[in-house]
Amino acid sequence: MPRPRSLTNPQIAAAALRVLDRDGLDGLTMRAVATELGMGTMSVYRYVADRAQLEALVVDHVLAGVDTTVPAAEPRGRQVAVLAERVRTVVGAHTAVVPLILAHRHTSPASMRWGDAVLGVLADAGLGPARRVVAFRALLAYVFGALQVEHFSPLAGPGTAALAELDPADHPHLASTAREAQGIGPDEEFRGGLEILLRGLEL
Amino acid sequence: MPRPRSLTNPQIAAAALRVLDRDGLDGLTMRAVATELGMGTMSVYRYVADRAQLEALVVDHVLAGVDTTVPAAEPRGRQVAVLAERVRTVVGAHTAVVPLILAHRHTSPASMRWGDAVLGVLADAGLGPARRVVAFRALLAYVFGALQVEHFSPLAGPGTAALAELDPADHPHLASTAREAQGIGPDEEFRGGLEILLRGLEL
DNA sequence: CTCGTAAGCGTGCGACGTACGCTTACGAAG
DNA sequence: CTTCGTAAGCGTACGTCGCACGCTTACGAG
Repeated sequence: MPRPRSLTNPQIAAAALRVLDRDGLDGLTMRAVATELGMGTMSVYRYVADRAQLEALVVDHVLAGVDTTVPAAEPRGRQVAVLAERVRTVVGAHTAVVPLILAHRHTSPASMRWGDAVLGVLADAGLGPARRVVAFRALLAYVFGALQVEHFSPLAGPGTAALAELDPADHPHLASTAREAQGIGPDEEFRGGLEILLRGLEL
Repeated sequence: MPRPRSLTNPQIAAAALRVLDRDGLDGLTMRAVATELGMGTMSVYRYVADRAQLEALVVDHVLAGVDTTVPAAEPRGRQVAVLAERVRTVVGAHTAVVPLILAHRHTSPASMRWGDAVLGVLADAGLGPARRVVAFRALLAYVFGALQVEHFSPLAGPGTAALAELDPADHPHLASTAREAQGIGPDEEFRGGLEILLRGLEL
């Protein structure tokens, strides 16, 4: 009966994501999102309760881009690996959301769908309930931890270079290993770590 | 010759940590820290360049509490596990710093000492440079990822309870596994995940 | 055409980080 | 004991943030 809504949640999330990609996390303000939407600042509050909910919307929007269908022909280990790598690919296209993801992951429906898919594979693999919980949370910790580590201190970045220049007397192993590290790409790093975890899971 | 400094870095970090423990991350403001130190707000800027540096100071102060000596009598796997568990114990006593740690970990001397110790064990275990890099970063991702996951959505918390109430038709595996999950304590969870990773490392 | 409802927004408030420049305490030099 | 250069310490002020509040306005059912 009254005036209809002009915006959907995905439209708001997409606008916020555009701001995030363009101006970074610091640039993500209610005012900037409103401008991106062509509205006044306070109009955004017709659609979200507060900034936290806006962030949650963005996180869910990004994670909704993850394909959660399980590749049936693959062995269990590969199925889990594929699901994990899809998250990384999607998030990698919007690196500024990384810090927001862990804060809001647990309220995101898309994240739950992904979790359900992963747990399904673990169940099919024959893991009992208790082992499934631990394995799933370990996977969660690794995937989102790796995203953060890669975001804040990429192997190819200046942090590693600085480590390489360290006095070997103070940090013998760190200095020498850092020199080796710059030759390893982010894909290789993520997959390598994932392989270790999956081997430990014995899938 | 001029007026001497009245504060050391550890004193500032300790004051900020007290604020953080008492009022949480939102309560950590330059004004609050200044009050805690019994000074005017702007006086704090004689000791830190900006808020980011204050945060870095806190992170390093917390991580400095981690004992990085390697227990010589233990097997390699246990040595790594002990180093990882010490981080978790120390950080667990100040849960509000968790979000700050990943952002500033790579600028912290204490963190570097810890990294050097871990890499030393990995080298002693006979891992070549490339494998060492991947193993180390995987460990980093797991340890700090697990801290964040535990902080934002603890297994015993309301998030898991909410998952357990989910419609099993939508999320069959998530719903049933969540019911199992509440019986698992944080220690068991962290160690279980760590065991998986270490088994994959074949130390 | 009327009118109830909610969309949209202008203004304003309190809190934040911090730039700037003044005042003041210290301790070495005389 | 006095002087004085230096940096400690701080008061004020600015721009920006999230957001509370209440007004205006567009819509669509009757």
